[in-house]
Amino acid sequence: MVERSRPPTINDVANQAGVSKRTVSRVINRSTLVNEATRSRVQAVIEQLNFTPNRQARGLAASRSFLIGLVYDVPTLFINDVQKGILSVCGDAGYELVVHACHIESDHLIDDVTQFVDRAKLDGVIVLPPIAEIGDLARSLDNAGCPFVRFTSELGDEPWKLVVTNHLPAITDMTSHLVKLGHRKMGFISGPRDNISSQKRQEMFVQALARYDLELSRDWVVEGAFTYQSGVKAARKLLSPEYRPTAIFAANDEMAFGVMHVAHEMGLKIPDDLSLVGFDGTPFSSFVIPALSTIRRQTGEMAQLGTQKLLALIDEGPDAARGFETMVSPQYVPRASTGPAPIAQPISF
Amino acid sequence: MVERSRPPTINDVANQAGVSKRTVSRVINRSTLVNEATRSRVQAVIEQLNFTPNRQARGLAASRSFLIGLVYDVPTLFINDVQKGILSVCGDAGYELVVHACHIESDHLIDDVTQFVDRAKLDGVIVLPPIAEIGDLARSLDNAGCPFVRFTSELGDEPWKLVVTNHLPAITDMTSHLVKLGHRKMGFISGPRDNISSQKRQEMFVQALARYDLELSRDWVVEGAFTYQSGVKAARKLLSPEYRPTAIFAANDEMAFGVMHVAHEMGLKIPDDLSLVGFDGTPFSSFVIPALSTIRRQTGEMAQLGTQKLLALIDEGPDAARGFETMVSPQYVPRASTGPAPIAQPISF
DNA sequence: TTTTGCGTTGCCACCGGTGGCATTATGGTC
DNA sequence: GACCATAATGCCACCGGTGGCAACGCAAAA
Repeated sequence: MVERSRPPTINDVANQAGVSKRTVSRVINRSTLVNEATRSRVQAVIEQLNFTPNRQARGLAASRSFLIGLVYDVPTLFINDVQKGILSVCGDAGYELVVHACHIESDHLIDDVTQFVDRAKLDGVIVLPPIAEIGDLARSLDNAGCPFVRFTSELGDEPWKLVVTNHLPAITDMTSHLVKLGHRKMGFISGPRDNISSQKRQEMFVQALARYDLELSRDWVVEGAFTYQSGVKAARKLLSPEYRPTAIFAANDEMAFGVMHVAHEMGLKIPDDLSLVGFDGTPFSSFVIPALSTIRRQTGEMAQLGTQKLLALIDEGPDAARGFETMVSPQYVPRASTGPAPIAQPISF
Repeated sequence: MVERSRPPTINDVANQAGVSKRTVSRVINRSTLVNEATRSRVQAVIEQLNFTPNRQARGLAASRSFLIGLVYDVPTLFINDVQKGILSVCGDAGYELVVHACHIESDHLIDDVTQFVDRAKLDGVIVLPPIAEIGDLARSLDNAGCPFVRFTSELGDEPWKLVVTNHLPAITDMTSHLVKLGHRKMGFISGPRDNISSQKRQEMFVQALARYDLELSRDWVVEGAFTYQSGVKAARKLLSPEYRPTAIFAANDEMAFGVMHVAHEMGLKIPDDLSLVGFDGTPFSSFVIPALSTIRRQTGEMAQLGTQKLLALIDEGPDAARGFETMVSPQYVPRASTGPAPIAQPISF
C-alpha cells in the first residue's frame, strides 16, 4: 500500500468506510448514537489508515484545543515533578501541556496569564504557587470562564477549585519527633512574609507545638526568602551563641542548607549541637552531610489529582467544581540532621 | 462601547476598517503588498478591538500551529533553565511551548516523539540530551520534514541541525588549574558508557591532560550513572587508601556529591586530602561544604540560541539549516573543593 | 488613445473537523 | 396496516483564517 505524504483526514476514513464524515466524527468522539457494527467498521479503517483527527480543525469547529496550560513562577525541581505528574495524566486523555513562566512581581501578571490562555486557546490551566495564591488571578480566570485548578495550601473562603496541601499531619509528626528528642527551644525560618504556604507552615508548627504546651518564641522566628542566602542570613540571626534554639525548622530545604553552612562556620555540629529540618524533600536533601530531615511533598500525586480534576472541569463543565477540593498531605522524613537535644545548653533562661 | 463576549474575529476587523478580510490577513502577516495608509488604518482597528488572530484557524488554513515542542527525558534543573530560555525567545515570536517527557529506554521512543509532533501539529521541536544524541530519532524527524534542533556535545558527521556544547575550553581551564595546584594523579567518574556528553568530557579531559604530558590512568576512570548513588559507588572504588588520585573530576555535580559523602566517611578532607570538580553548575554545588568547583553550562544562552535557530528553520525553511551549527562553551568555576595537592601522598608509584 | 505593468485589493474555495437538523431505518403499539 | 417513538445516519453550513487568482487603479510606455 502506498503511504501518502499528507496525513489521512476524516474524509479519507469516511470514504474508505463507506459512511459520512459525520459518522466518523461521532466515532472519534465516542458518541453513543452509532451502531456498534458501524463503529467497529469505522474504527478498523481508522486504525488501518493510522488516522488521528487534526486538533486544529477540531478545535476550530468545536472551540476546544485539547491543550492545557501550566503557569508557574520560580523554576525549581518542584515544577519538574509537577510537569511529570500532569503529563502522565493528560497524555492518556489526548491533551498536550503548554507551559508558561511568569513573574509574580509583574504588574501585568493577570493580563499576562489571561492573554496566555487566550492566545493559546487553552481548554484549562493549572496554576502553581505562589501565583496560585493570588485571589484576583483566580477571579479573572473564573470570569473569563476558563477552567482552572490551583495548587495551594490555603483553603480560602472563595469557591474556587483547588488542590490543597494539608501541612498539619507532617508538621505534627516532625514536631513530635523533635519534642521526643528533648527539644524545647525551636526556631523557625519562614518564607517571604506574604507567602501563604510559608504562613501555613508556621501556623501548623505553632499548633503542633501547642499540643506540648510549647510556644514558638517571636525571637526565634526569622523571615527568609526561600533562598540559600536568605537561609544563611536567618541562621546568623538565630544562632547567636548566648541564646539560641536547639532545633530549627526551615520553611524549605534550600534555606536549611544555608543554616548548615552557618552551623559549620560556627563550629556547631548537626545534629549534636543543633537539629535541623527542612521542607520540600529535594533530592539534594538526602545528599548533604548529614542528610537533612525534611518534609516531602507528594508532588506527583498532587499534580495527577489536579489534572484529573481539571479535565473533569473541562468535560463536565463548572458544575464538576461544586464544592470540590482535594487534599494531599506531605510526609515527614526524619534523617540524620535531627538528633537528641544537647544536654548542656548555652544559657537557660 | 459594549464588550462582546466572543473575541473579535478577522471579519469584525475587516468590516470596521472597511476592507476585505484578505487585506486584514495581509496586515497580520506583515505582507508587503499592503498600502501604508491601509495598513495603519487596519492596525488601528486591530488595536481598538484588541483583536488577536485565532491560532487554530490560522493553523488550519496555513498548516502551522505556532507551537513548538520540547522533548526531554530526565527531569532535572537543567530542563528548567532550558525551558526558561526557550520561553523568553518564543514568547516574543508568538509561539507557545509544548512539553513532552519520554523515556530513553523505551522501545517506542521514536514513535512516541513523532506522534507527539504529529498530534500536537508542532511547527518544530527541540530535543535535549541524552535523547538528542539518538541519530535515528534525528533522521526520523528529518524524514518527516519536521524542523528541529538538538542540543548535544557531539558534532557528528550527519548534516543535522544542532547546538553543540564545546567542552574543551572549560575542561582545559579546569585541568590547568588542577595541574598548577600540583595535582598529577587525577581520576574521572564518567556517566553511562554510551552517553556521548560524558564521553566528550572524558575525551577533552584526556586532551587537556596531554598538554602537560599527563595521562588519565585506566585504573582511575570509573563508570557512573549520573546519580548520587553511582557517585558513591565510584568513589569507593577510586578512593582505596593505598593507591588513589589526589583529584577527581566527576562528569556531573550529583556524582561529585556522592564523592563528598564517601570522602567524609573515610575521613578525607576536601580539598586538603582530595580535590574535587563537578560538572553542571547546579545551584546546590555552591551550597555544599566545601563549595564544589564545577563547570557551569550556559544553559540559558544555549536554549535561546537553539530556539532562535529553530524559528529560523521554521520560517525560512530547511535552507536555513545549511551547515548551521552553533557553539556554546561552558565555564569553569573554581571554588573551595579544589586546593593544592597533598604533599605527603599515601604511596608514590 | 491604447497598451503594458505594477502595486493594491477583493472574491471565493478550502483547510478538517463539528453542530443542527432532516432523513431514513427499525420496532412497538393500537 | 397506519402511526409513532427512537435509533442511526447523512447533508450542509460554519468555525476563522489563508492561498490562488482575478480585478482594479493608475502611471509609464507605445
